[in-house]
Order: sequence, then C-alpha cells, then structure tokens
Amino acid sequence: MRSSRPSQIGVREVANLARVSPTTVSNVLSGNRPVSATTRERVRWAIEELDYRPNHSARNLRLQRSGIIALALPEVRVPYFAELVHDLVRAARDRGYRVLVEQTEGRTESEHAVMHGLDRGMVDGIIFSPLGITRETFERRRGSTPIVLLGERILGADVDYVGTDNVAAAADATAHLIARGRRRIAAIGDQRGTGGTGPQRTRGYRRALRRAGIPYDARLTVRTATYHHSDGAEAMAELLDRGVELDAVYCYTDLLAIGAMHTLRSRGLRIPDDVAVIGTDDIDEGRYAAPPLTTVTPDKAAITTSALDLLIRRIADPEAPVRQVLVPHTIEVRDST
Amino acid sequence: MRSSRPSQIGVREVANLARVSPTTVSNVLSGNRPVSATTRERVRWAIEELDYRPNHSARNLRLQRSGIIALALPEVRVPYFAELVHDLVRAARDRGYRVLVEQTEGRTESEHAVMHGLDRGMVDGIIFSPLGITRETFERRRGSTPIVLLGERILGADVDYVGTDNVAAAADATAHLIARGRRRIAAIGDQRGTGGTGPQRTRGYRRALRRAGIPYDARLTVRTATYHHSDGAEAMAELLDRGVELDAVYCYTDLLAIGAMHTLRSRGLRIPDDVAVIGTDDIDEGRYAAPPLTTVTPDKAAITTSALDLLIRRIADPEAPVRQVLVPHTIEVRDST
DNA sequence: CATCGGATGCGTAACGTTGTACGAAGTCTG
DNA sequence: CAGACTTCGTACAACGTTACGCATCCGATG
Repeated sequence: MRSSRPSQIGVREVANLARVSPTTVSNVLSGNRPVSATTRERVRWAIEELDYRPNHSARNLRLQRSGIIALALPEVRVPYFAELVHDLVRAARDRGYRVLVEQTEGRTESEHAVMHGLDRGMVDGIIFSPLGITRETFERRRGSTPIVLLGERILGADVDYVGTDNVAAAADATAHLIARGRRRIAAIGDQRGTGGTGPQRTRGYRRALRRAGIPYDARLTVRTATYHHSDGAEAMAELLDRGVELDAVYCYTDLLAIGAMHTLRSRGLRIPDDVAVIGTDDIDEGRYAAPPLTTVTPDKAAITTSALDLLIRRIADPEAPVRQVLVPHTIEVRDST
Repeated sequence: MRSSRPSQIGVREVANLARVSPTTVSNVLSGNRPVSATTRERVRWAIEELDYRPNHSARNLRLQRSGIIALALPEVRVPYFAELVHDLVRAARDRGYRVLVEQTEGRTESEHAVMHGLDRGMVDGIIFSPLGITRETFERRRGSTPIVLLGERILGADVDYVGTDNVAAAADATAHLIARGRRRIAAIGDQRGTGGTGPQRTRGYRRALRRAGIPYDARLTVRTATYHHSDGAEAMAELLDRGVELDAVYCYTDLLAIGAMHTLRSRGLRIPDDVAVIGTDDIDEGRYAAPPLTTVTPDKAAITTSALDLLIRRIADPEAPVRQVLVPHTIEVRDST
C-alpha cells in the first residue's frame, strides 16, 4: 500500500523540484551560505509545495547535536518540580532547546541510569536534581554528556552546580520563628542517609537555635520518607502524639508544611496562634492554603536560568572551568507565622 | 587538545577490538540475528572495555524511529497536568519510550506549532491536550506524526481521542450539590469562545438544574481567563460582590475551587455550611485543602494508559481505524459539600 | 564420499543531512 | 582588457547505525 512517491520527502526531492542541488536547499534553510534571491525563492516555493520538513535524526547525526536537553528529577507531580519543569521548558525554548523529562522517583538505580545510561546523541545535556548521589558515584561516571546538578551539592565534586545555601535558608526560617517569639520549634523533613539537603537544613535549624540560646530537643525532630502532603500530615500527627510541647514547626518543604497544617486543623489547633508554620519552596499552593503559608524560598527564576546557562556553556565548551552558583533566598511572610 | 583516538567510539571500534564485523556487534546488541556464544562474549567484553554506547541519532536515522513521544499541554505547573506528566513518563518508560514536554501556554500559535511544526523524526508521536483547536485547524494539519488528543474532543474530527464525558461529569457534580439540598448553585470556570470543555461543562450544569426544576440564573455564572488559583479567587469575589444569593459553587477545576474557597474563608463564610464547593480533577492538593475538597474526576490512570496505547497503536499502524475512548468519572466526596 | 543445509559471520548500501573542496560565472580594478 | 576577486552552485564524502544478500564452515545424510 505504499504510495508511488518516494516514501519520504527530503532535501533531494526539494532540490529536484527546484532544479538545484541538495546543498543549495540546505543552505537556504540554514542561511549558512548566501543564496541568490531568485534561487532562494524557487527553493522556498518547492519546500512549500512539497511540504518538506527536515528530518531531525539525520540532522542530529550530521551536526552531532540534538537540540534536546534532559531534565532529571524525582517526581514531576511534586509542585516544586512541576514549576521547575514549567520554567525550564519555557527558558529552554527561548534558547532553542526542547526538554525531555526523566523521573528517578527516588530510586538509586534510576539516578545512576541518568548519569550513565543515556545513549549518546539522545540529549545534548542533562540538568539533574538528585536525591541520593554520592560523590563517589559521581566520579565513577563514565558518560560524558554535559551535566549540571541542581539543589543538592555534591561536596567537592567537580561538577557545575546551582543551588541555595540550604544551611543559611534553614537558619533564617528558624530565626524567623524565633523572632515571632516561638521557643519550642519542631522540624519536619530530615531524611536519613543521603548526603542531601535534609542534613544541611537540620544543621541550619540547629545553628539558629543555638544562636538564640534555645536547647535542641531531639523529640521535636521528625524524619520523613519523602516530601509529600501525607508525610507532613503524618509527621505532625506523630509530633502531637509524642505529647511534647511545641509552638512552631519548620518544614523542609511546602508540601510537608501544608500536610502538617492539615493535621493541625483537624486536631483543632489554631495556626499561627497555637502553632506557627513555615515551609520551604514558595509553591503556588502555599498562597492559597489555610492560612496562607509563610515560606523561605530560593530565587527560582535564577535557578532555572543559571542552570540552563551553565549547561549551555558546558555544551559549548566541555573544558570550561567548573562553576558553582549559589542563588539567594528570601522569606515570604504570610499568615501562618 | 583532541585525543589521538577516534573522536567517537562506534560499532566500528568495538568490531575491530573484538575482531568481528560491525554487523555482528549490531546483532549482539539487538539480538536481531543469532550470534554464537563465544563471539557474543567477545563482543560484550569489547563493548565493556571501550565503554561503547550506541549513538541515538544514527540509530534513529536508520530505524526511522526515535523512541521519544511528545506530550503537549498548556502548563506543566498546573497540578492536573503535572500529574499527567508524572503518570505518562512512568507509563511511557514501561513501554520503552521517553517523554518530551512541550508547553503551549494557551497560545494558539503554539498549539498550531505542535501540530504542524515538529520536525520529522524528532518524536514518534504526540499526545496533545489542546485548549483552542478547532476542527478546521485540525483538518488542515499537514504533518503526519501520529497524534492522540486529550481532554477536549474535536467534534467530528478524524482523530484518536481520550477524554471524559464532560457534560455528564458536570451534570453529576451539579446533581451532587442539589442532592445536598442546595438550590442557588454558582458555576465558575466557563471560558469564552473555544469549542473546549468549558461550554460542555456549562451544558451539563444547566441540564442538571433543569432536571431538578431549578431555574438557570445567569448571575450565578462567572467566566475565567484561565484555571489557576487566582482566577477562582477572583471569580468568587465577583460572585459575592454581585450580591446574588448562593449556597453552593461548582468549579470546572480543582484549582479554581481552591481559589474560591480561599476567598470564601477570607470573607468569613463557612464551607460547606454557608457555601458548598465542588471541584473537578481530584488533584492531590484538594485532599489537603481546608476543608478537603469534594471533586468529580475522571479515571486518570485510564486516561494515561489509553492515550499511550492508542498512540503506540497508531505509530505501529497509521491506517488503523480511529478510536475515541471515553473514560468513566466518579465523585470523590469530601468535607466541602 | 559427495552433497546438502543449518548456523554464523561479513561486505555493502542505504537512512537524510551538511561541510568541504572545487568550478563557473559575473564584477571590479589598475 | 587582463587578471584577480567575489558570488553562487555543485559533487562528494562523511555522520554511526542496521538490513540485505552472500559466503563460509561444519556436521549430517543419502
């Protein structure tokens, strides 16, 4: 049932119709070399006539680039990451790139696959927001696809990186609660094991307490498996069930904070009167939570553009010196504190 | 500073090291033709030794497939779509595909670009959740990349499609409110112009009213520009400012509903006592809203898998008969009604 | 013992694009 | 007006992979 015409329309067909060579067609398209106005018009016409569309794979093979970058992250459905995808897709388009989304879902094997597994030529670069990558794993990396790390700094590793000063952000959040007169401040969201952002935030939390002369109470800390609503809700319930006195909660994620507020409300506690809550990330959902959530947040636009620019720079020059960018953070004060 | 070795490691280099032909290397990798155990081992070893990784572009060019599908939707940061990306990325991986995310941001030109603009060979197929595509636009489509439409049915168009019966869903939502004893039911979220889901929902809303013998009151309807929190909040404010009596709101989106609840709370109205609220989509955020949001929702897993299966079927056989799938919907009753 | 045939492996030719080296005009300059 | 330079086009050879048609080797069979 194949049609009698060549199965695909290529430069060759266009060239025939326009009575020029394939090279000329290519030059008209790329503007790579000058083509006289008349031939250019003829080629344009032929392209239109045949509805010619360049073949991406062939062009990639030839040019050794795909125009696609991968964004690898734990879960798109987590709003913080969804916003990241949103911003990055938009920024990437402005720079002539498209975005392939890869989900690791927190699985170590998937994170490894991101670093080692992608075929050559599939993407020009990777922006990777890891959860549990160690420095060692990273240095064993064999693939040479340019990569930029996001959020979680791999200490001492020789990689481009964009993120916040998590210790300072956590300290500021905690200090904000202290400034509101709170003394019994819980912390929700540390994660075990990984050298990730969790421990850094815990450091900041404890530093702020120390500076205010407030003793650290381990009973006020709850680890969570992940960073969803449900984790926050359960963690808060656990805190309340422990019977330990508390008048504020610092959550490592807005989602955790919103989950925590859910539990507080359902137990009849008033926010912020009984318990003040502060989150992290400034997702849109927080603005419409009950009450609107105070949050400490990095400059997200800066993260997106820095990451992309770093990656593009790295693609252009693999030998460029490694750069690590720290973006500033601010506290968005709303009604929950 | 180039190394003296060939710039790229290809089947050719592997073949040399393993003292076989490139074809054999290819066969070892693809399992396409039998290779004796001993040669297979030798090839495997050489692959390992050189850290050979197939070149995606070259393979694509040869096989005329890319293993990538595009998911085109308005905005990833809208939770409903974020969940869609999440589910689709996961489902696609199970079937050997990766997902490229394209954002139209509601711009007609972008929607056109999705249908016409993608280069051949970039993606094997497209799953497209449009906002304002008309049947006419669609039929002028020239590109031949397989496509499946999501959510918004283009009436009479000859395309694979997956969605819900929006009229019935809206009617059920409205009927649910009526069953709760409400009579003054507002509707938030219709959109002007487009032949999209908005008008369909309005039809369902009015049908349910009619069946219950409740007269339709135009002052109870508010259009919104988009479907974000802020639109819902503003629409609710406008309704209240109109001074028209109301005891329930049907929102065309959970985000609108959560925005509306925000306004209701800030005006001191109790939910559901003073005003009951029902949304659409069942996003995670609704479970943790104050109060938890009742919502009418399609079977989202079914949408994802149907869309993907339809697309894969279409890729395999472009001549397959067009199929349109309607997935069932249910009402998730929570505290807001 | 000659021949057949299954099991393996190889050489070659694409896939559709673009860069390079070259040629054939036309245009300027002294 | 000769030479040199510019302008525009062309032919050819890759980019790295896989499908196709053959060639070869071996044991088995008549």
